[in-house]
This record gives sequence, C-alpha cells and structure tokens, in this order.
Amino acid sequence: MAGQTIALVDVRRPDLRWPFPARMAQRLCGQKITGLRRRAKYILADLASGETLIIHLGMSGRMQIDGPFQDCPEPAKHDHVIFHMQTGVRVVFNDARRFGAMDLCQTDQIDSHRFLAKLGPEPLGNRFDEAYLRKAFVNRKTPVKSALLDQKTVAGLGNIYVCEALWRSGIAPQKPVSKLTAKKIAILVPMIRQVLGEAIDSGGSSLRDHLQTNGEMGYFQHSFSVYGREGEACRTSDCKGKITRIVQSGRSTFHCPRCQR
DNA sequence: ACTCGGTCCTGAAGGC
DNA sequence: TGCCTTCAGGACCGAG
Repeated sequence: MAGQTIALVDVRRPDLRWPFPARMAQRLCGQKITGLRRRAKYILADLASGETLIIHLGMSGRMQIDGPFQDCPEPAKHDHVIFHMQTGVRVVFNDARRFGAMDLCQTDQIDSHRFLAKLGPEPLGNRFDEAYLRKAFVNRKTPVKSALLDQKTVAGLGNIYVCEALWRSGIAPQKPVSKLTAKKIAILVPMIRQVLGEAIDSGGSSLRDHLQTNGEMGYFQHSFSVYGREGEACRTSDCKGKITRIVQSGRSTFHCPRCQR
C-alpha cells in the first residue's frame, strides 16, 4: 500500500471493537499512503491528508492483499473493510471475532492517541534494555508473565511470545518481577528479541486465524518450545521436566516447572 | 496506584 | 447427528 493511492474503501459494517471514526471511507478515499509504519501491535498508515489510519488486528484479524483484479470478487465472510487501491489491488481486513479496531487521527498527534499514549518501549528498539527493565520491575509484585504481557511494560509481546521468551530465559512465569536478579533480566532482554526476530522471519504463528498478507500461513508454531505443548517433555538439554499449563490472570501459561526457576 | 476477573465476539474442538 | 461446554494470537473497564 505504501506509495499507492486508495481509490475506494468498502466499509461493510459500522464498527469492530469500537465504532469506526466519522466518515472513515470518505476520509480515506483518494488519499495517497505516504508511509506505512508500526507501533506495538498497531499498523499505522500515514495519509497525504495529514491523518494516520490506525489498525489493530485483535485476536483473529488479518490483512490480505489480493489482485490486481479487473472486477471485484465477492467478499468472504468477516471481510469487514476492503481497501481498493488505484492499481486494482485489494487489501482486505478480515476479523471473525471483531476484537480488532480502526481509527483516524492527526499524524502529528499520533503519540497521544488513546491507543498509543500509554504504551511502553518497542521490544526491538534501543529504549528497551536491561536498565529499563530493571527499573520497570522495581517494587512490583506482579508475576513476570503478566508484567511482560502488559503493553505498558513493553509493547508488542503477546501470550505465545512471552511464554517462549520465559522458557528460553529459564525464568518461572509466576516469579514476582521485583525478585528477578539482574543476571536473569540481562538474559531475558536478548531472549525476547530473539523470539520475536525468529517469529517475524517465520511469518508469524498460525494457530487458527493468522495469515500473512500473501494468504500463506506463518510457520513459527512449529518452533514453539512450550506453547500448546502441555504434557510433553521439556526440550532443554538434560532437563527431565514436563511442560505444564497454568492460568495467570485468565490466560494460559505454558512452562517447565523444572528448568524455569 | 495496583491487580484481578469479566467482557466483547465467533468458531472450532471435544464430551456425551 | 446434535447439543452443550470450553477455549482461543487482545486489551479495556470497573471493582476491590
């Protein structure tokens, strides 16, 4: 979409998780996309008008690029917003559960938008390091699993990647963050980057809904060490532990109670 | 100022 | 086959 102009936007329902912004289709129609960016789990499309389109995929959302077409194919079930580009390419936002979101905001005010205002640093950026995390963990009793899932601590980790990063770091998910040693935190930071890097290179994790923009599945799910592996043997060398599922603040956590301390 | 559980929604899977 | 319950890549909100 970057550098292309939106010819038409087919908004097929009034809302996702929240109502779409007023006159969304008109505000997008005819606009050139001057840049495509990301902040945390939000896709940001900067428009020539000075506005930015903010998109979140929620749990089941996907963006798929199709075409170019001569004429329009029938939309599939849960195709909620269809961007028709001037090139004839379609970009389709499909989201069965509708936990996704879209909004428009002035580009120069993007950082104070309610979606983005309270987000922590990017896990792959320079502001996220050992010193930052040590400071963020001082005097907090929260289990490290919940703290890393909290987008205010670090922005962009989800349930799978937190489980995998904690396993790679040998850290128990229940551990209160204030009790993590500096040494463990120093291991955790690069492990978070490593998991995300590998997952991105693999096109993400397709459990059920996620597809890449080309319609193909991601394949990082084949590289999970703990997620969804309840009952299986721990893959840490020489560890005789068994992967266990627990529930922390309503979410499944998979871990090895033996080598994650 | 925190932490937790409930909640939004649809669909898939498993038990009986 | 069908009906029921449980669970799912997220994150806001209000209660305590």
